[in-house]
Amino acid sequence: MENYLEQLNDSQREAVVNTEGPSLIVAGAGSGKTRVLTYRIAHLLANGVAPWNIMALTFTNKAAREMKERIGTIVGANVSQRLWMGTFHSIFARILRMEAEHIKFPSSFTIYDSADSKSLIKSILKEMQIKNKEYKPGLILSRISSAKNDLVLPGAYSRDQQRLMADRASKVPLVYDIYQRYMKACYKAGAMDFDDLLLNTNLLFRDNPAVVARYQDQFKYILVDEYQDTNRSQYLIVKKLAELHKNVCVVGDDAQSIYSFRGAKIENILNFRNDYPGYQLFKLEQNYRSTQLIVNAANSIISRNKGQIKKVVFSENEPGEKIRIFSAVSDMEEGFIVVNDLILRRHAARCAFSDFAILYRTNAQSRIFEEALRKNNIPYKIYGGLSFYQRKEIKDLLAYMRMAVNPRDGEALKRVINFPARGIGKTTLDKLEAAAASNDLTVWDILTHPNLPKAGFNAGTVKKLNSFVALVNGFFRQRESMDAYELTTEIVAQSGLLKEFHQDQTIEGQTRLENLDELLNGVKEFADNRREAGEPNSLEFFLEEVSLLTDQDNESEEDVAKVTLMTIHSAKGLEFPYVYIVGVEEGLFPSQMSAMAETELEEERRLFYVAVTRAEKLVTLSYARNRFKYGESTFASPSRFLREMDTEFISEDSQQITGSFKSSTSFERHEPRKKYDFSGSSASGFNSGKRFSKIGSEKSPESGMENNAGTSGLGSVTRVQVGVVVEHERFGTGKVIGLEGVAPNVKAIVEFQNAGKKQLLLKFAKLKILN
DNA sequence: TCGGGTAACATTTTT
DNA sequence: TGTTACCCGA
Repeated sequence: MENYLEQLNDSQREAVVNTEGPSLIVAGAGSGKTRVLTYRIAHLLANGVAPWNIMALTFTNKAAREMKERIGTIVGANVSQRLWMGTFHSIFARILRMEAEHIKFPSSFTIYDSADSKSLIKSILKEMQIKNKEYKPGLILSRISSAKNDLVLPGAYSRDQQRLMADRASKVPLVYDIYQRYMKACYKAGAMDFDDLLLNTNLLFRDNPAVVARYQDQFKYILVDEYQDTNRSQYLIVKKLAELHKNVCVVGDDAQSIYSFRGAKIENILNFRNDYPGYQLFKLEQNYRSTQLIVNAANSIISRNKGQIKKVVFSENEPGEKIRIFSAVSDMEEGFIVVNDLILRRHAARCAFSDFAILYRTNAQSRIFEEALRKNNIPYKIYGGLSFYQRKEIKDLLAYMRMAVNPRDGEALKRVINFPARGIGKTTLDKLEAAAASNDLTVWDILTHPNLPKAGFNAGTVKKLNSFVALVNGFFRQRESMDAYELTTEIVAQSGLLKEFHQDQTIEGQTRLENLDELLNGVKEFADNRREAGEPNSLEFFLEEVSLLTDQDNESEEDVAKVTLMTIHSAKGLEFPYVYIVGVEEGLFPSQMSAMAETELEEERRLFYVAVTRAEKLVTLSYARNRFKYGESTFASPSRFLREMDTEFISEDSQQITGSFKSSTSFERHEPRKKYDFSGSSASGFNSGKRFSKIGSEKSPESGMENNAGTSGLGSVTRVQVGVVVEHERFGTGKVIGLEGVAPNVKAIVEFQNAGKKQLLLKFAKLKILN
C-alpha cells in the first residue's frame, strides 16, 4: 500500500487519522477535500475496519465512483467495492429494496423521475377537475417535495398553518389534497419519487426499531460529503444511523452552499457543533487549486456574507493575474468578446481547449456562446439541457422496461399504452383512468380485471386492450429468466418500437434509432459486466441503476479536448485553468428572483464564490448592457458583485469600467458606446476592440442560416446545412440551397433535381440526409 | 388520431 | 426568443 499520509499537509493528515467520534471537516474551495475523504476511508480500511462497516454518502454518482476508484488503487478494488458508498438516493434505495416488506412496497418498486411526478400531478389535477392555471405541476411538485424533505406527511400538511397560508397566498390552497392523492397514487403504483427514497427511509427507521438497530450496528463509520447541501430528511437519516457509534464525519464548506432552493439546509453544517458536542473540528484552509489573487478575491467576495464558519483560505501558488472584466454592448457581442479572448489566450498560453470553461447563471445563456464558438470552429461541450434520459424515444423504451418489472407503474403505462399506436386513444385512456380512480385501483388493475368487457368498452377496444395486457404480461413473465439485455431486445422487437423508429426515415427518426441503439448498448454492457462480476443482471437491476443516473454520469471519451459550457451550479467541484463567468449583470446574476431577500442574495453570492474558485489561473468576468430576454432587448447594469469586489483584484483596464459605474449613478443606459470599447487595452489581450463592437452591432446577414435541426429538440446531433443532399419521400432527391425562418420553424429551401429544379420550403422532419 | 398553428410561459436542479 | 401545451381542423 502506498504511503498516503506523506501526501498530505498537517491539517489534512489530522483530518485523516483522527477517525473516532464526530468530526466536522470544513474544507475551503480547492483544499483537497476529496483527497482527505478518500484517505480517511483508506485509513480506516488499513486499520482493520471492514468495508461493509463504512457508509460514505456523496451527492453525485460521479463523486462516488471517482472516490471508490481512488480508494481502490490504495486498498484494492475487491475491498473498495464492498464499501457502502454512493449517493444518498442510491444507498437508501438499496436499503429500501431490502426492507421493502416493512414499508409495504414491492422490493422492485419503480423510481419516478420528476417528469413522471409532474405527469402524475397533472392527472390528479384532471381528476380533481382543477382547471385553475395557478396550479402548475412544477410548483405543486416543489411544494410536495419541500414538505417531504421536512418530513411533513399529508396529514400533518393539512394541519400545518404555515404551509396552508403559503399555499393560499400562492393561490394553490388545495396542495394538501393533491399531496395526499399523489402519495396514494405512488403507493398504488408501487413507485417512489426521489424525495420518497429519503422520506421512506426515515419512516422505515422510525417505525422499525429492530431494523434501524441493525443498520446502526453495521455502519460503524459514516462519512458525508457536501454536508452543507444536505436537506432535513438526509440530515435526520445520518443522525439516526450515527446514534450508536457516533463516528460520523461530515465534510463541507458553508461558503459553497448553493442548493437551498432544493431544500438544502446550510444550518446542518453550521449547527453540527450543537448536534454533536465534543466533536472534532478540522479546517482545510490551504487552497492548492488557484492563484493567490483568485483566492484572495474570492475571500473578499464571500466576506460580505454573515454567519459563516470562520476560516482563512490561502494559497501559496503563484500570485497570478488580476481578474478582468469585459463589458459588451450586447449579449451577442459578449459572446464574441469572450470567444475571441479565449482564442488569443489559448495561443498565448499554448494550452488546450479543455483548459477553458464558460460558466453562466442560466442555461438560456449558453446559446450565444455556442454560436460564437461554432463560428470559430472551436470544439465545445455543453452540460445541462435535454439529457439523454429525457429524450422521448429513451423514455418510451424505459417505460416498457419499467412495465416489464412493475406493470402497476401508471406513468410508464400512460406512455406506452398507445405507442407505437395500437388504436387505444385518449377517450379509452380517460375511461380507464376514471374507472381506476372511482374504484381506487390502478389502470393496470382495471385492464387485468375479469370484468373489463363490462366497463363500457366495445369489443374492438377490449381486444386491443387485451393484446396490450398480453404483451406486457409476456415481458413480465420473462423478467427473471432473462438478463436485462435479452429482455430489452425482446421488448424493442415485440413492442414495435424498433419498427416504429425504423420506418421513420427522417433525420429525427434516425437520430432516435441511434439513441435507442445507444441505450441497448448500455444495457448490454451492464448485463455483461454484472455477469462477469457474478452479480444479478436482470432488468430490474438495470432500472435500479439507470433511474438514479443523470447524463452527467456518462461523460464520453470524445469530450476531452473541448471548451466546457455549463451553469455555475453544475460546475461545483470542478476546476479549469481559465474560467469565464459571463452575464454578470443585475437581474441575471444575482438573479431577479433573489434580489429581494437577503438570504437568497447571500446564496447568489456563494454561487459567485463557487464560480470564481473554479479557476486555477485566471478569472474573466463579463457582462452585456443589452440582453435579449424573452424576445425583447432589455437593458442591464453591471452586477453588484462587480462593485463588491475590491479594486485591487481587478485588472487596470477593467477598473476604468468598474470605476465609472462606481461613481456615476447614471451608468444605466445612455453612455456613449466607446466607453465600453476595449480598443487600446493590452493586458487583457485585446488589440482589436473595434472589431468586436462591429460584429456585435451588425445584424449578421447569415444568422438565419446558422440554424440547425438540433435546435428543434433533438440535441445538436444532426444538422441540415446548406449544400447537404437530402431526400424527400415525395419529391425525391434534392440539395439544400438555403434555410429560412426562425427557431421553431426553420425550413430548408431544397432544390430538387428530377423535378425540374423545383425549389420548395420544407420542414427538417420531412427530410432525410443522404450521404 | 394526427399534425399544424398559436397562445402562454419563462432561474438555478447533484437525485 | 425558444419551448411547450393545447386546441382545432382534416
